[in-house]
Amino acid sequence: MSVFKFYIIINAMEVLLERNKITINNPDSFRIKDILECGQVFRYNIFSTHANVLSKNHCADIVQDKNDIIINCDDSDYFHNYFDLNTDYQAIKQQLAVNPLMCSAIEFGQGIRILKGDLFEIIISFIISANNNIARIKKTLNFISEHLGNDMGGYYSFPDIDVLAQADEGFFASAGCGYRSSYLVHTLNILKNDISFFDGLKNSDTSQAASKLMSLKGVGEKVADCILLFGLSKTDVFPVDTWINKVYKENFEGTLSKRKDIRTFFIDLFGNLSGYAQQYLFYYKRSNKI
DNA sequence: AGCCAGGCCCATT
DNA sequence: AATGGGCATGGC
Repeated sequence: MSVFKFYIIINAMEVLLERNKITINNPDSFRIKDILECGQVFRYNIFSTHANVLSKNHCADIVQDKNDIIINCDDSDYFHNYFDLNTDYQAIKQQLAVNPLMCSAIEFGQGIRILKGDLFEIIISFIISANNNIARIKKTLNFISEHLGNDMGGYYSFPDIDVLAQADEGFFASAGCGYRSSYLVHTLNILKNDISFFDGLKNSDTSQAASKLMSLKGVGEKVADCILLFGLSKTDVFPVDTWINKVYKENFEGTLSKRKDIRTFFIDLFGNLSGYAQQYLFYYKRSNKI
């Protein structure tokens, strides 16, 4: 017998913004491990007492102390947005708790937040992610940043588009990009010569933006969905990768075989909250607990 | 050792 | 429009 768990909405989160520090009292859904390890970000480190995460040319150090979160960073406005601190995750989780599996996934990943990553960094990161594993994606992105990013004093920024577009296939190969190296060179050449591409994406609805993204070499439907979710904050998407494929077959006992159809199945189920649902399910499945 | 990983490209049908 | 082979490379 399964017991449904429902979440009571308690919106007592207090956020204090200072120039280089964010203090959150009674955080609504914020757990460092869940946020950083759910597969949406690759440049981070988790230590025993704290963690840090890099985005674009920014760096944040995060400490969790019981009911308080303290974020020391170079730009608190950037990270207030980055950590999506205006969104009520309790309400989202309550709406997504439609069956026992979702309840379990939400409980397991209760501290997840969907980060608002830098669009350019997200595009490059998820082209590299295709048919790859997270440990290697992390190494590759760190290599690229440490070789072509700016030394920010203690960490390296993600390279600017002009710098990265100068790199050749050999560089990306040496970074471990494999056969994706040629995709990157091709896509970077497009992006560097069309800076309006980014504004075009930001001013498009989900399906229009998806079409623009899939015109880039190395971006198919799944990678596009990840860029839409993590780089453009579109939550009416559902990236179907090999893990979600397993969730569908093993835990939803579905009979569809094409990823596009599985995507539609989940979007019909979760609507505008599909992106959040996907993260809870992905993180739960990868934990090997189901 | 051998399968797998946040799939995509491209030729063929 | 749909299908399927090929693909760099390291993690586990």
